[in-house]
Amino acid sequence: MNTDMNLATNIFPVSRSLAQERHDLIVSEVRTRGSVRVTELATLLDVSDMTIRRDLDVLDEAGALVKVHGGAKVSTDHAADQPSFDAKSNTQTAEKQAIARAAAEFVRGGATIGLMAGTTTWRLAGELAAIPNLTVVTNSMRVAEVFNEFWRADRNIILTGGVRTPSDALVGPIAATALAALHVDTLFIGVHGMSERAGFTTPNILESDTNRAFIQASGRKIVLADHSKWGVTGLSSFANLSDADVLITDDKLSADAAAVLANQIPDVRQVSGS
Amino acid sequence: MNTDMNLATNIFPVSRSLAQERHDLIVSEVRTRGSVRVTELATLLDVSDMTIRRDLDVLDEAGALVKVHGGAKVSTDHAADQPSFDAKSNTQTAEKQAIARAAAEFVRGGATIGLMAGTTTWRLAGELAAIPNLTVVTNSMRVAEVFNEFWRADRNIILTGGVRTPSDALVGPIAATALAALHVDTLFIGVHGMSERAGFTTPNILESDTNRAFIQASGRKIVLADHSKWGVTGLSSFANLSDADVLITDDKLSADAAAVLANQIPDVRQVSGS
DNA sequence: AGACCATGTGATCGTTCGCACACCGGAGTG
DNA sequence: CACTCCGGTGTGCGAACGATCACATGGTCT
Repeated sequence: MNTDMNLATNIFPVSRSLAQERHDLIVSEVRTRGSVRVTELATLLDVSDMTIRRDLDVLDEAGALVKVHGGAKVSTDHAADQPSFDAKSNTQTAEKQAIARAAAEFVRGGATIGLMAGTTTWRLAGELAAIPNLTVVTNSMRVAEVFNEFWRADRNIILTGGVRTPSDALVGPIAATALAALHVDTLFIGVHGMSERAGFTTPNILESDTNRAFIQASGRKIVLADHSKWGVTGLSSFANLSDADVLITDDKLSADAAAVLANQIPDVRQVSGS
Repeated sequence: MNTDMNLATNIFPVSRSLAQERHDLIVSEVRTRGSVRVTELATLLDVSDMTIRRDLDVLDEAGALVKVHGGAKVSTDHAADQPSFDAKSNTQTAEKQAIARAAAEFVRGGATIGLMAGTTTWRLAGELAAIPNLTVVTNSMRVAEVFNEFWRADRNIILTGGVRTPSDALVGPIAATALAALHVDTLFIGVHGMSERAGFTTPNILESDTNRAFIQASGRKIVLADHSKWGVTGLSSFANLSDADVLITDDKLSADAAAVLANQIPDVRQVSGS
């Protein structure tokens, strides 16, 4: 047992990541979260903090971010733009971020994915910055903006159109018509509430229609919902729990709730938000 | 992954140039995964790393990927060179503002209007803040954002959807379909260039299609174009001069040009930009 | 056969990374 | 007040890894 440790660590040739990859990841991390600490990045990327510092030096030099004591933050010319850090997107931040990161694992380069409107899916958009060759369909202007921010030729961003709700979803007949003509491999669903009886819900009835159309247009359906969504019922249901193929939530979800969900959804994952 | 390679090598004793196949596989690998390391490819393709390096040299040279230390990553080709929105929005500011203000005079409360993408129409959006009871159809995210910023219950903002061009127009079949189902009283048209021969033009051919659909969906057509647009011809024409009902421009337009325009457009107005 | 091309080999040189160590300033603590 | 601990930072060096070159090899083309 104890001798296996050396073996195990040596068998896999450490699969060190390319420096460039690290850089991309660091930048996207900084862009989505506003700031990062050196030690976080070191454990996240599994390299020494010295390496992270050197990376930050380079990226700072290149203007991609600004080094500060303890880590790095977004470079100022980039910082002023987003008015989007309002009340809603600040709740359960760590959990949502962790969920978004776990969700990003499901996306491979070259895929066609759908991102429903929502704060968690918005964070997911940031996590997808480094993935090449994506086609993304979304009904959220904010999500679209994330991708527009760093434009890439290998990226195809499609906005459904429609009327914008206060929570930033484009809805209505235009959205529905657009979605009817499209098909995505994987759809990431943000919800307002979920419960055993009502399934997945949203407070906005128009949004509900659009969500249904989106689900209709998709293959694999992945729901992103932190624990605070459990037991919440919005005005309008748009899917049953069993419609989801995967649910990603955090580890603060009660065991009861997890059991109910696992009973209806083939793949339920709980990630740690800390 | 694909094991055809091994098969091929066994059946055909290297009769064909395998290099091409390796290249294809390397590129697709990079495209789907974002990055690869030389050693991975070497074992995957069962050739020496030297060969892989040479392959990467070629592919880098060809622009299919970018070599980095340890491997290669996708090239984020920034080749598309249309004037981006930010670059454009700073030119002829005073004139555009004056034109926008004059255009706002055409909008009465309760109207249904269309705003094409463009910097002048974007400014017009700002001028329309005070007008009650509007329904606005636009294919520009930035225009939509202006209205979203101060949300009003008596306002209906409809976004066409589509794929976003660098100059912030949503285009493509989704936009066209959405527009086909709509009708606006008054359409405000921003142009990239106008000339006697080519009429109204844009550098982006997709945008051109969408613009035509927009025009099709509208009653009165008002073109906003400062004097610098005269004589400029973009790649693609989307309307004749005579299709416009009103043209609003500034007083720096030459008398000749004004005469030509007045000959084809019933109502040509020149406003002062200072 | 001889030129030719793609590929592998080994030597050499450049890069990257982790570790050990030193520095620097702030918060306790005696 | 001096003293020490502590987290963050930077430097130097060695080891491992990657890049590159020159050359050898073993096939194909004419």
